[in-house]
Amino acid sequence: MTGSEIPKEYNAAEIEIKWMNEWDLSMYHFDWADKTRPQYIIDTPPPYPTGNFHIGNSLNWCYIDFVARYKRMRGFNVMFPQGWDCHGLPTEVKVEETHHITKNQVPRAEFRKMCEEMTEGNIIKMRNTMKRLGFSNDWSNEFITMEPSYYVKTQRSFLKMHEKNYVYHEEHPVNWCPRCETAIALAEVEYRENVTKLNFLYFSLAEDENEKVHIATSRPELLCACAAVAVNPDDARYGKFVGKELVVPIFGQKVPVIPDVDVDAEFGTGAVMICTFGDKQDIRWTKTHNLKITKAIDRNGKMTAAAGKYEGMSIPECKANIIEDLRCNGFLYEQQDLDQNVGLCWRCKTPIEILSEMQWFVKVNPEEILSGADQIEWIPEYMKVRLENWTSTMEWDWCISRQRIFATPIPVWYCNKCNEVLIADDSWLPIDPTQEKPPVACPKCGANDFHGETDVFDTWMDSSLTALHVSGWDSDHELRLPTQLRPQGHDIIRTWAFYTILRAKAIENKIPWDTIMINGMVLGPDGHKMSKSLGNIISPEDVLIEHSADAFRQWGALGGSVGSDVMFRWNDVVSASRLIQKLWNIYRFSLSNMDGFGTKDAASFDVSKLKQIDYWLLSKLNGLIDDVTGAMEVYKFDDAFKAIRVFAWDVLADNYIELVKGRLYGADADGKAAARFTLFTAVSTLTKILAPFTPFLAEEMYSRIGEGSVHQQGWPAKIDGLPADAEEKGELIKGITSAIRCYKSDNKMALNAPLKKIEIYNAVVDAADISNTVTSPTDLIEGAPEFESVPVEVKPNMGMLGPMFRDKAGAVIGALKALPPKEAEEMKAAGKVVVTAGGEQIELGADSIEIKKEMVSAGREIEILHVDEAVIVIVK
RNA sequence: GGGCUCGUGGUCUAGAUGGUCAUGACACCGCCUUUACACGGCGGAGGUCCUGAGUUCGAAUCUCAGCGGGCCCA
Repeated sequence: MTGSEIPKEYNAAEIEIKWMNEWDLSMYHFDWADKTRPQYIIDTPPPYPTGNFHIGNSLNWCYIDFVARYKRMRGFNVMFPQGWDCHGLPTEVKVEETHHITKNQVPRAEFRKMCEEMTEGNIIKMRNTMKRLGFSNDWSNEFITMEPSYYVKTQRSFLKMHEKNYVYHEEHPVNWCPRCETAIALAEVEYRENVTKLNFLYFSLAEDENEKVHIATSRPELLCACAAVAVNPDDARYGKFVGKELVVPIFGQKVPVIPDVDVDAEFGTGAVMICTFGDKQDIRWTKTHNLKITKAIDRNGKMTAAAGKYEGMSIPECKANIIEDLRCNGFLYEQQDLDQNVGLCWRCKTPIEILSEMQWFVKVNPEEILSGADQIEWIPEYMKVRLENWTSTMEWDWCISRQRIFATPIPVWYCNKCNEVLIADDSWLPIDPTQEKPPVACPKCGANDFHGETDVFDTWMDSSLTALHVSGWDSDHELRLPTQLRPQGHDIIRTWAFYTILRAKAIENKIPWDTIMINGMVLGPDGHKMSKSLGNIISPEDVLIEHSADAFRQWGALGGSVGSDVMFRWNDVVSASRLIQKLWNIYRFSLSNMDGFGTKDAASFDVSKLKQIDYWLLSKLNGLIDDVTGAMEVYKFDDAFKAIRVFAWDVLADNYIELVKGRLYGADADGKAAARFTLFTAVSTLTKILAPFTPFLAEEMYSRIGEGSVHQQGWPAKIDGLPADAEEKGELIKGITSAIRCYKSDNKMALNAPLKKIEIYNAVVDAADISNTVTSPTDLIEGAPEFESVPVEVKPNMGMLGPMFRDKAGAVIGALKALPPKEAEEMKAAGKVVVTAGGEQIELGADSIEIKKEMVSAGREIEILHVDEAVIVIVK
């Protein structure tokens, strides 16, 4: 191979697209039949198919890909599956926008179809980005949660959990948008500052209507749903009322006065009416005090029959009427302005209500989840605390029903005759109860008249099943749980990680993964979270257009340690691109000097024929293999890649190649062969060790030096038979060369300007490589030079003196530093250092100090440099 | 308000188990076009290690408090 065949410029765009099209991706497939290699299954978290594989996903996928490629090279049977978590509100909203409809205007099945079509298009776009970024996904194990083949498992898992008594059906408060007629998640509630009226009312005591309690409320329209009045137990004003009953104005129901420490005695009158449900605090009180639930508002935001004569009114209408009636009847005695934070639907800005609805729940067993979390390795470790805190403060069980359409149907029917709940039989799955009737009669009353459950599963029910799915649960394959790795962001520990552990424990009583690797968030170049409003969003495509996938991936590796938030910096990508070009130049130089030397020649090469600096380079290379391997084992991709960068640029390019050029260009056949072997070994090792990080560059490099794909090669092995002093000698050669270069720079000389002569004393090293590199005749002279050596500084040994003298150490160190250097040297030579500190004479051993010495040139036209024990004389 | 996390030259960052001159990258300045590379090489300048107190002979490193940023959750 000659240099002329290798282009000077590394054309990343061209080369990356070439390999993307040429690669046979089946080389990344997991082999279910293989019993020899250990399995390494990754529970890839399926992204939501927005159509846009964003930079946060990309960082996460970089981490996964580094691990997947590394593990393959280490001989594991790796599965890096790709899934798509399709169901959810954002797609429903997008479909409504695109088709200018609301979901209730079209049949459910039709709306679902629209959502599916949009999702399919989005998945195609995202797949393309992923392939372009060089991720080594196993596409034979792709899963799409909206497909019956996947959601049948969600439904089956529901049946399994029901059998095991994890599932129940109960009335429960939900955030409800009366306009959209759906429950919405807490995350979908937006808050706005608002001013409302705080109304001061009289409630009279049931046993004595002349005795009044003053109540302040902002929600008088909920009077009909008032279930109790709460006061602070320490509030002296109300102590006498506790345990007695009050009569609610207008509606006349009797409600108890109850004590509760959560009541703020300072707010309003200090007496609070608890209703179904004015706010979240009402939910807590209703639950803790087991209060009666009265539904005053229906799903359309209208007052129910419970509101008596106000039935059918909208909430604001009812509020105005009730206030008027309270005033007329003398119940209202004052109104004040009140600042409040009102919860709005994020889509239509309608104030949300808290309604009580029948919902399906999954029991949360904190002990089970915590013990599961303990058996999992957390990377980084401190992330486990987040799960523990969340788990131990869970107030409620997991509500798995949602009032949506594009989601996995809950396979349940209700008998119209007797209200019996009929849960689907396993053999009927997959099934949509809104589209199909059950094939049996009601087991309780024998009727054949059902209505299907219109609520659907929370999307987490699909996505918390991935660990089971990818490890072969409910398939023809044997179950391979636990999987080895779950990579995911720290923002979803409380949801995704939590639910997945819960499900694996509930269904198979196993942990889902051996290890969970948590990635941080990607911040914009300004250090803030990327957002449309800040305008700091950068997409992977932006980076691909200007640079390359390999450069982007380096940013992923170097941006920060796993778990920490990573800023996107163009700088990192620019410097990554430069490294790629630098690596290419190293590669180009090396191959152009090989003259046919290749893998076979390297295999039969006699290592004992190498020169000192060759040994040094190979020893450094061994160190690199150790460092990168060690870092990869603990998911420190930044450390791993930094080590590669330092080796390639600093060690190999700036030092070894410069030192070895003389031999490569020279006539000495042995020296040349040694250099070729060393260079070839370094380049081929670099190619393999780069493969997990920069798969395109590595493949391009490997294509000229090896057979097949670099991504099917084994991880590089260390070179045996290096002398023990390899690094020491090499460092000295490097140090001497560097000192001479530094001398030239200080004296404003060109780097290649020849010096008359260089003499190296007191260093047994190869002078030939040095001589070539500094372009000057160089003599190696045994022993010390005949110049006067002058001690110039005393350096006390802190590590030894500190513990020895403790509080007196400061004085001793000071006294040692103050010694005349010449005197100190004599004492050290005699093996005994005596010093006076704090009026006391102290005797120390020779190792208590180091003496720094310099040579003086004694009038000759020379310059003297010091590198460790070696002395370099430059003759001008 | 709670939990977790971070705070090191202009910017970003390394710095387990406390020890002599605090790492590197980018930017900056000077010199150098030497047959891999000027997207390069060599050299240089630049730091109250957030603040305060404490532990210690000695703290960027350990403890406490405060200030400030980030994420998640109320």
